[in-house]
Amino acid sequence: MNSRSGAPARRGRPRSPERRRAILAAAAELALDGSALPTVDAIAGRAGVSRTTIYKWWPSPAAVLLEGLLDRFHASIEFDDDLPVRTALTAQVDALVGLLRDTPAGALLRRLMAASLADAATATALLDQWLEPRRHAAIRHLERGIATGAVRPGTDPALVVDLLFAPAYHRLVWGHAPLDDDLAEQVCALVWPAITT
Amino acid sequence: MNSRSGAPARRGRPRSPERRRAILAAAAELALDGSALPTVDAIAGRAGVSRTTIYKWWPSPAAVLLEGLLDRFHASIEFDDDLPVRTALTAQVDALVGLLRDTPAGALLRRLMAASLADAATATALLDQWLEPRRHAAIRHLERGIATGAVRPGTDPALVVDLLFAPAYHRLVWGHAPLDDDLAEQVCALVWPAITT
Amino acid sequence: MNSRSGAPARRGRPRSPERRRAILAAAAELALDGSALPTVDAIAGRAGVSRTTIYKWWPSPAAVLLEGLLDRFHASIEFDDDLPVRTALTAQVDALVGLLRDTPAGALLRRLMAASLADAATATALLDQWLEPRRHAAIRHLERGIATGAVRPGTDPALVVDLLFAPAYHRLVWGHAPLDDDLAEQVCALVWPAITT
Amino acid sequence: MNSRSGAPARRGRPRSPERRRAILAAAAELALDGSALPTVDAIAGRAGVSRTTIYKWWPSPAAVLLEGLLDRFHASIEFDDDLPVRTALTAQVDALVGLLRDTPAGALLRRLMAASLADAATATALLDQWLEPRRHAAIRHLERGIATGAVRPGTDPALVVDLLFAPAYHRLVWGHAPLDDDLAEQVCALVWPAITT
DNA sequence: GTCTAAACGAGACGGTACGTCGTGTCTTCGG
DNA sequence: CCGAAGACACGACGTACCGTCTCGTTTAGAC
Repeated sequence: MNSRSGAPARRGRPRSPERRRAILAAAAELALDGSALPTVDAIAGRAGVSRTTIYKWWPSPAAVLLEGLLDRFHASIEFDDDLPVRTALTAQVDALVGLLRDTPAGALLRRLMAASLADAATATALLDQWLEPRRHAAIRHLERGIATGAVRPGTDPALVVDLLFAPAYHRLVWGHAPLDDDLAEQVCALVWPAITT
Repeated sequence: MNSRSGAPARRGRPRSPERRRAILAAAAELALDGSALPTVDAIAGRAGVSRTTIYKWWPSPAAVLLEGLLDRFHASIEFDDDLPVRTALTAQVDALVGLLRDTPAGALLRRLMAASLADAATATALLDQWLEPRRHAAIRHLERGIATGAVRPGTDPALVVDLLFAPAYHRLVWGHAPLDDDLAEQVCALVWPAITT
Repeated sequence: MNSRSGAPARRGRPRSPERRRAILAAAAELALDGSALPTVDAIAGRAGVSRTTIYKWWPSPAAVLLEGLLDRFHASIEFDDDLPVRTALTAQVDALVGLLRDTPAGALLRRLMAASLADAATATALLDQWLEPRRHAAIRHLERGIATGAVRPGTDPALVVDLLFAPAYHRLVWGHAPLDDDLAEQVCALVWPAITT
Repeated sequence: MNSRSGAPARRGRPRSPERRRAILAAAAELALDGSALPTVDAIAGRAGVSRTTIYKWWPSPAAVLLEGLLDRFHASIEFDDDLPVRTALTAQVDALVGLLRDTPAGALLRRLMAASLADAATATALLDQWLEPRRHAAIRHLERGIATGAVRPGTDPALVVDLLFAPAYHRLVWGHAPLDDDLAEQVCALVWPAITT
């Protein structure tokens, strides 16, 4: 009656933000000490919340985990358009490598990728909300490079971006080699000769 | 007088090879029309075999799937040492791309990678029996190139190999771009300038 | 305003009494046409209930059966203290014989005794909830008889009660002789001379 | 052609009596430390014999146990016909009480009665080979008593025998009271007045 | 001395039931 | 309307025995 805003006049008890945060935190903690996805039961128990509440707001533990991941690591995408293209791209790859190696994001992504490979909905969400924003930011840098002449015309930006980022994800997934400190720099060095004149 | 061979004088009823094959086939079929790993129950039902028989020989559906994968696609690794290094590597990458795109191996690997990300034993098996043989075959080619002078000294073969193969796996996993026909050729073209003088 | 009773303010969905009854009935029916204890699977199937529901409320099929038995045959214990001791005891034994011969209680008890002989928990439950109440009711009658002089002092009530009831159970278990109509009367007639003056 | 005995000219390897004994012993031992019937697997393992051998000669663990029981306790039935009837019967009941209380026979019988209550074949075997011989020996004593006038005419021997033996089995099965040393004597004392003039 | 049929050992196999865990839904009450 | 508590159906788990089977090996007696 009195809600003057454009919001659709919410009635009844409002959703508790504390519980939301508790659930996201609990899910992340459980995911980190257990190689599989946490169960809804476990998250509810750890967060001190009932199972029903989780089911009401998220379709699966993977969705909870993804929301938590994006909440904590939404940054690490945007970079200054004034930087030289190679510097900007190296910095992006390096930021990713650091994130995967030094923060919980790496482990969380592993769990989420596992869920993605078995569930289409999670796959779509993860692709749209995690990979694509980063891919397109990088592609935009390359297109800028082509426009300014710093990158050779005819270069396929999408392919180059895959070449730059894939090794980091590859090592995260397979674990056959470490995510070295200078991985970003070395990968860029291997690709650059081919895309500059 | 009897069993003269080196075989350790098998006692008891011998294992049925028909059933083994039926199980491998059933697992692969089920994996291909369902995005998640098949259950032991389902495999047993489809293969016309009892659950216990499966548990006796494999620790998990993932292990069944892996054995089936290796059985069917054990080739695709070895290449002629007389070929030029670039030709040989391009052929390897191309064989992988073709395998992932045109055969069930792609879908099977997706399921197995999902299992790997959640289960350490599967991860080890998959790494040791799938990725490492292919990685090392490629690394050997590069080392040959370094030895013959075709590849610049100081090149890190392991890193280069990751650069060559990672894009294919990356696209298989994320599905954000297709496994193009000329992917192998283009990837090699992007890396080659940096490792030749 | 609401729940004024001493009940501890029950929360959550209340237990379904229909299902409880369906389970008890299904277990009894299955026990009666099969010489062994029914399996949890079978009870669940017959009752149209899930296995987990049964496991939640009972530790074993024997416990289900016992609860059903007590539900249906809780009576048959109490008798009028004003009756002469011999009349009262004969009536008790006769009620037992009739129960074992003419109602499902006989068959159910056979199954439960089988379970008792193999499982201590069932044995305790069956002893406490079936035999002991009946034994002590009979013992009380005999003690009354001793007090009033109708039964000879020095008589061991526990032993006499065993003598009175054991033949019925003996024939139920071994099946070597029928539970005759006049078994109770004849047994009492055989014991009475020894405990009266 | 020359086998002169009635035996049907046995050919091939004869059955091993050592193994038979080892199986009987193993079954008895396992039955005594475990409240349920031993499994065929367990017996085979303990006896150092293959499962197949057991299945070849016995239909079930209960049959093994019964054969072992009869082997060890075949005596305890026959008594001197010259003894007074009451003395002879008291001795029989006392022998049973002692057997059930002081030897493994008690525990073995408990297991076998459990099996009997669930399996008709076992029930028949146990009744025919254990209970009936003992019952009839006792009945014969009573009939002798009736013939000689020591027992009152019109007495039902079968019922009296049940009265005498049932309490011992009753206490073995239910465990609600101990198998006292003087149980036999007291039971006979309670029955005797009614069957003598 | 062979020959041979049965006993025996080893182990694969199809079943059935077990008891547990996690899922997702539903029901009831309280804030 | 949010949330807690908990009942419930369902499906898969991995294990334990069951009883049957198919091999190969052993062995006492018949020839």
